Formats: sequence, structure tokens, C-alpha cells
Amino acid sequence: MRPRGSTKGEQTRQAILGHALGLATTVGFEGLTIGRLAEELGMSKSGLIGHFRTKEALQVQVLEAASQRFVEEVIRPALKTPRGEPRLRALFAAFFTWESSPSLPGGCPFIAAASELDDRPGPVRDALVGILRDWFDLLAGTVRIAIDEGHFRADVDPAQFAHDVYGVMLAYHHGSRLFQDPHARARAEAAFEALLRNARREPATPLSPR
Amino acid sequence: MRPRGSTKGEQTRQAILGHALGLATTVGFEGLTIGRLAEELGMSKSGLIGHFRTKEALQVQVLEAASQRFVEEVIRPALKTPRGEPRLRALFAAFFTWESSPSLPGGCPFIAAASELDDRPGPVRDALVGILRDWFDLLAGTVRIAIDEGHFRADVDPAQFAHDVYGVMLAYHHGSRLFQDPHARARAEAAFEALLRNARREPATPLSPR
DNA sequence: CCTACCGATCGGTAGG
DNA sequence: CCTACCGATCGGTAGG
Repeated sequence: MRPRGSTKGEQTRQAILGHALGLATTVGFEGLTIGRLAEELGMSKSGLIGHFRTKEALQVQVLEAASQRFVEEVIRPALKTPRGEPRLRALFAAFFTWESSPSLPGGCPFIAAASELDDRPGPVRDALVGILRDWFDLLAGTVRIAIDEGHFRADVDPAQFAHDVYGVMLAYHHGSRLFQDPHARARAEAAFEALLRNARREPATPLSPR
Repeated sequence: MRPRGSTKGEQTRQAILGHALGLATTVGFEGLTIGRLAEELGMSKSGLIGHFRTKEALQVQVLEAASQRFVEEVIRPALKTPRGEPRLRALFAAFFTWESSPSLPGGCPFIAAASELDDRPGPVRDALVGILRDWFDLLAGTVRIAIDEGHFRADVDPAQFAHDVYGVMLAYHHGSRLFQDPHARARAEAAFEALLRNARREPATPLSPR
């Protein structure tokens, strides 16, 4: 077991991970080179990689550090809100705070990494999939609670709802970053409200024969 | 003007672009190196890059070639279907054929490239944004026709609808590739049907006082 | 944590 | 279209 206290080495390691996380959101996990990281942090390449042994281990630890921050900044605060729909709203809102954090210039690191890693099997991809699965399960679980609380209809599919919310977040990421669409946030809110409305009201009843 | 007939050089150029497109879907546009491309095609690096002068020009032309294929394989067939909702369904269905084409092992090249390029201003990104804008406009225009035809309510927002459909496609790409979710296609269909249902039926009327 | 170094690969050019 | 080559950078190691 490697000690993870507040030793000098551990502080340096955390500083590297924090900087690497922000860099990864803009240049990707492959673009996260040891040389560039070392230069920006004012250390030598060997001094830097000595904390992680390999670039792959660095990448995994960057994802783990990001996951810890996500839990602290997005999930934990939302869990303080009332169960069910209010909590779902809190999680959704917290995502935008996270996505626009100044320390994540390229936005959500998990979304930024997804397309890059989906074709590259290995520990880095596995770490990302695990993090996103946990996020999915949390969303679906929150929807299930909303059903139990009577906020949503009993026949709402929690996994489908989580998938739909995820799609809204992805579209926001693309809209705000690639297209630089000033209405991206409003579009995401409108899509989310439509999802809530569908989950709340009675099942569709055809208004006219087809 | 460079001739683009069926000369020997032009044939070689097209062969390079076709192979590069498939490769880019898995390794990304940065991972598309001249050396690897040359080796896989059995040519020298200089012989290959001579057709394009720079890697950036190659990347732009790969995107242009992909766009041409997208028009031929997705848009043109869908335009033969009846206007309005049927055409919207045809565009949606054709996207999945495109996304799972054997010559695009990593799926839709535009989605694959989006996260990679959103932080890198330049001609390659500009080309991608142009292609995706056209796609958006086509979707929104098709929705507008569906309103005119009376398939959808008059107060449906075409741009919002296009955004929502785009989100469903993004979620499908992630679900099927990163998560390898066997239900990804079914989830996408369910999400799309819900969008159509919302566009078809009367505006929400609260069923109970809040 | 450093300097010094390794082989491999990068995009691209010179010259033919 | 080729061979031969350029300087830069890659991840990583040896040795301290």
C-alpha cells in the first residue's frame, strides 16, 4: 500500500493530477503528454512520471481524481435535497455547474473522454465506463425514488429516463462547445422539462383515431 | 483548379480518403498519422502526403468525402419518402444504417470527431461544424414541413426538435460503443417515439392542480 | 526530484 | 510516386 497522506510527494502528486485533469478536457487523454505536463508544471519528465510509473496509470488516476471531484461537487450536494423529482432537478442543475467549472476548461472530462476511449480497450476505458455506469445508476435510482414518492407515473422506465437525460447532457456539451450555441443551456432545460412532463402526466391517449 | 477526373492520381487520392475515413472513426483525426496511413496502403509517407500537401488538408478532405457519402447514403434516399413525419422517420432510420456501416468501424465520423475538435479552432473544426449545421438545418426543416403538413402541432419548435433528435443520436453512439449496451438501439427508438408523440398530441394540460 | 539518454515516431522537405 | 533525410517530440529508463 502506497501511503496517501499529506506528504510532500503526495501533495505534488495531487497537483499533477489537478493540472492534468484540466488539460485533458481540452487536449484529450492521448494529447495529455508527459512532456507538456512536465513543462507546464515546471518539472522534469522523469520527475513527473516517477509518481505514476506509466502514462496509462497517470490517465487512470486522473479519471479517479475527476470522479472524486464529481462526487464532492455534483452528487453530494444534490443528495441533500428532498428525494425524488427535486433531487433529480438538483442533479441536473449541478451538472451544468460542473461542466462549466473554470478548472475544467474543456467541460465535463467524462464526456470529453468518451468518444476518444470508446474504441480503445484497456484500463483507462474501463475506469471511464465504471464512472459513467455509476452516474447512470444514480440517475435511474433517483427516478425510481421519484416513482415511489408518487412524483412520476409507475410505468416510467428509470433506465430509459437516465438514458434520455444523458442524451440531453451530451447534446448540451456539443451545442455549447462545438457549435458555441448561446441557446444550448435553454435547449437543455426545455428538453429536461419535457422529460419531466412526460414522466408526470398520464400515459398518452390518442386524441383522434388514426 | 485541380482536376478531379478519373485519372490515376485521382483514383489513388480517393482510395486514400476512403481508407482514412474508416481509420479516423477509430483512432480519431489526430491519431490519423501519415505514417500509419501510408503503411496500411502500401505507399511511402511522401507519396501519400503529396496528394494533400499537409495533414490538415488531408483531414479537411476526409471530412468532405464523409459528407458526400452521408448525403448519398442517408439524405438522398430519405428525400424520396413522403414529406413531413415519414421523412423524419426515414432520416432517423437511415442514421443507424450509416452509424453501423462496415466501412465506418468506429461509427459516425462526425460524432467521433466532435469532442476531439471542439477545443481546436481551425479549418478542420470549421469543416465539421459546417457539416453538422447542415444536418441540423435539414432536420429542423423537415420538422417544419411536418408542421405545415399537419403532422405536428403548430407550436412545435423545429430547432428544439432537431436538438433533441441530435441528443438521442449522441446517446446511441455512446451507448452502443462505449457501454456496448445491447439495448442502445431500442432506447434510441423509444426516445424518438416519445419526441414524435409530444409533437403530435395536444399541449400539456395539467391533470391536477399543483 | 534531477540530467542524460534510448529507440520510435511525428509531419514534412529535398531531390529525383 | 520513390529514397533519404530533417528537427521535434513521444514514453520511458539508467543512474544518481
